[in-house]
Amino acid sequence: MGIPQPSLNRLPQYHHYLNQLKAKGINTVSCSLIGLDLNLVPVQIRKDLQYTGIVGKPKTGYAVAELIAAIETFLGWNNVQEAFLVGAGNLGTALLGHERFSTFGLRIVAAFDTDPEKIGQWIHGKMVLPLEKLADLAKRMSIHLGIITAPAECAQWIAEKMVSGGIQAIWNFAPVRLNVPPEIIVHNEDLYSSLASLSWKLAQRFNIPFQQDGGSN
Amino acid sequence: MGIPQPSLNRLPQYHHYLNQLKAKGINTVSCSLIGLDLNLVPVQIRKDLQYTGIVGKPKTGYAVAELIAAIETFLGWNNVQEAFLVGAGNLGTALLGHERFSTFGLRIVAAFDTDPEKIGQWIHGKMVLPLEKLADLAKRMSIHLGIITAPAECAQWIAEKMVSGGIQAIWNFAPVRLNVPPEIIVHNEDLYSSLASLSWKLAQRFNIPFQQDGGSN
DNA sequence: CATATCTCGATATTTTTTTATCGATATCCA
DNA sequence: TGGATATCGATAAAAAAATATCGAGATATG
Ligand SMILES: NC(=O)c1ccc[n+]([C@@H]2O[C@H](COP(=O)([O-])OP(=O)(O)OC[C@H]3O[C@@H](n4cnc5c(N)ncnc54)[C@H](O)[C@@H]3O)[C@@H](O)[C@H]2O)c1
Ligand SMILES: NC(=O)c1ccc[n+]([C@@H]2O[C@H](COP(=O)([O-])OP(=O)(O)OC[C@H]3O[C@@H](n4cnc5c(N)ncnc54)[C@H](O)[C@@H]3O)[C@@H](O)[C@H]2O)c1
Repeated sequence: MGIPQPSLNRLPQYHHYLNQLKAKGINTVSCSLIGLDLNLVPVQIRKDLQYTGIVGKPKTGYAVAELIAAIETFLGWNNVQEAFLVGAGNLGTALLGHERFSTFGLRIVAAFDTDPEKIGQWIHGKMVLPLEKLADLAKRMSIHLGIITAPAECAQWIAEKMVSGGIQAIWNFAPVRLNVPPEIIVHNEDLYSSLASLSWKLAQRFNIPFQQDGGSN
Repeated sequence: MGIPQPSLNRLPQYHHYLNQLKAKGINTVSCSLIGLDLNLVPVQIRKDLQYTGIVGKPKTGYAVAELIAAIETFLGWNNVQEAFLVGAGNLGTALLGHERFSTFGLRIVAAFDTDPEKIGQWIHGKMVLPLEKLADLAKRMSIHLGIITAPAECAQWIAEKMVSGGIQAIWNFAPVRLNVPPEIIVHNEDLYSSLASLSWKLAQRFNIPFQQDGGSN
């Protein structure tokens, strides 16, 4: 990995922030300013941005437009990835309807499900197809990205179908660790993990654990 | 912070895995086994689990049921947190409909929106209320957790309303960093960050970058 | 035109997190 | 019963990430 995972995760934040600046007509920015607004230390931002290959000017900072372009290029958001989504339920529907993904190089082209009631429906302009067709279609359409928003129980099985269809990367919203060949990129989006942090911190606060844990943060 | 953030994030994974074991009738487990299934090294798991205060037995491992209970207690999933959700759109609807959150100590009790068409509707058994009522109701009902699934532009404004209503923790799905008093816990669920990692790795694979930058990994 | 100041980029240090090592102990099996 | 073995818990080492420091170059100001 050429870039630390945390840096990679911060890049979209910068991207969003920079777009706000651009919208305001600001066209040059320094790490100190970003840090002030985003609550990060300037050195960290500088390091993160260096991975994109952009260079700044002392005293001035970076050109906003160039920086945005550099991040987009670095993240591969310029060449759109087409994706299949499996599990046209609550969450799947939300993702299907999210236009803004296209800004980030993602276009969901079709949904798949096993529920006969769902199959054949159109959701947010995308057709729901029977799961059996996935592998074949993925191959024919050269789809490389799969999104899993089906129940945890079926996730492994779906992943295998995806792999057999030549899919290379899986964005998995089901709370299971998928067992796939090592060359397949899997990214688990575990909402329960986030929730866990949150509820722990909140519980911590209300329990008033003997000693207010330094109260540092 | 008494526990590393990454450990905190892994606990729900263990929880989910342990429940699967329990369902299979397995009632004792070792870190080696967990590690095998979850693709983690046993030492790390042992360390993570130690934060929950549970103790295992040499040679045997841990009692599954006890471990599950320990994690739940540690994460505060026993005393249910009631929450308000703001932004009854695509994503908000998905979250409102997700029954399983209750297993993790989260109960969304009401939704709020500014859209007159949404207000008054029932979504997955929860009423959509006008945003103006949020602060007042939060105070009266002692709600401590707020979920933001509204557009990024309004997120800051919504956060302020939440804070004024006495809400202590915010689960923010909008891609902006919220500016709130330091004592407020904010957890940003940035789906674009995840997507960024994924698309970077995928782009990396297809670009076959003319191996500057070491290209080591 | 000189000087003060700001910010970059590189390098060094500190902190955090992951991984390795090792003795102690519970269980299994001969 | 006694030895082999697996696994825990604690401590140590290594790796990764965050933060600090500093010289150099750009810009503004007097
Ligand atoms: N909705 C949320 O807020 C939320 C939050 C966190 C995690 N998740 C996870 O996301 C996943 C989906 O959640 P949801 O709320 O959308 O569930 P859902 O029940 O609304 O949707 C699941 C969909 O998957 C389909 N499905 C079932 N078995 C299938 C199979 N074998 N192959 C293909 N499709 C199949 C169902 O027909 C349904 O359309 C779950 O794993 C859930 O744990 C959801
Ligand atoms: N849907 C997704 O898959 C997805 C993915 C990533 C991020 N997000 C983020 O989640 C948020 C919501 O996404 P969505 O797809 O549900 O959008 P959406 O447009 O479907 O829903 C937004 C909802 O917020 C309401 N709203 C607008 N202004 C409001 C205000 N001032 N106060 C209260 N409510 C207000 C709207 O009436 C609407 O019901 C956005 O910030 C989006 O960037 C969504």
